[in-house]
Amino acid sequence: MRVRTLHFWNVSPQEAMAIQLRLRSQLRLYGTGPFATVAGIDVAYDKSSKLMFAGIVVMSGDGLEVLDLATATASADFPYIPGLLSFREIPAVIKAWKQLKTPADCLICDGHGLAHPRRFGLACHLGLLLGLSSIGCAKSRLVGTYQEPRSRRGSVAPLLDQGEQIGVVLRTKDGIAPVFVSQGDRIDLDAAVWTVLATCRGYRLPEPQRRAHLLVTKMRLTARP
DNA sequence: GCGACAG
DNA sequence: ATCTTGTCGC
Repeated sequence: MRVRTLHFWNVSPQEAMAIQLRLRSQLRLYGTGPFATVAGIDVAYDKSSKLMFAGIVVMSGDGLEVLDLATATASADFPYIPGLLSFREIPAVIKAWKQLKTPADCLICDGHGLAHPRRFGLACHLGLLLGLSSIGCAKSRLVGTYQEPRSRRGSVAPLLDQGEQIGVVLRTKDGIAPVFVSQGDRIDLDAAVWTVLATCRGYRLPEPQRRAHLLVTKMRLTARP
């Protein structure tokens, strides 16, 4: 797995903000066709230490079979600051990514992409660093306003901010809380929404993301004294 | 000053 | 994110 060598994760919150603005101009955001493989990522934390666990699950785009998976443990040094989540979670995610044997064509991230104060959330950061299409699929809002989408699976409502659409609020399951989908890198909103809906299997979250969550949750309970 | 605030 | 039991619903 090839990773762009950008090693600026040991910076202050102020520097982090400047870095996001600089990298923002490097976004591709062009539409990409169907993906052969889709990966889901998630990170869990240990409450009694600074340990954090990252997990990635790669699944086939058609049959949604698990093709590969990787995990990594790291120290959460950067604090959690709304808008700067990337700087906290990416080190662990990259570490897990390097363990993968099977390449992924698309990455579904547990957080926002374009739907970010500086239009550069976790999904954008990861897509740019790993050089692949990425989608932001968050469980709650960071910025923007929206109307509640209708209760049927597939219903959408635009997520607006500063007079522009930054993503969509998507119902992935009937009567269940919607998710917030936005472009990461190398993908357009329609493809992002389509990919999320296509990878959901009866649950609120896309299967790759859901499995990555289960994976890191077990790590948190397992890898403790 | 007050409220909001991905995970 | 994490701390937590039972409980309502499919």
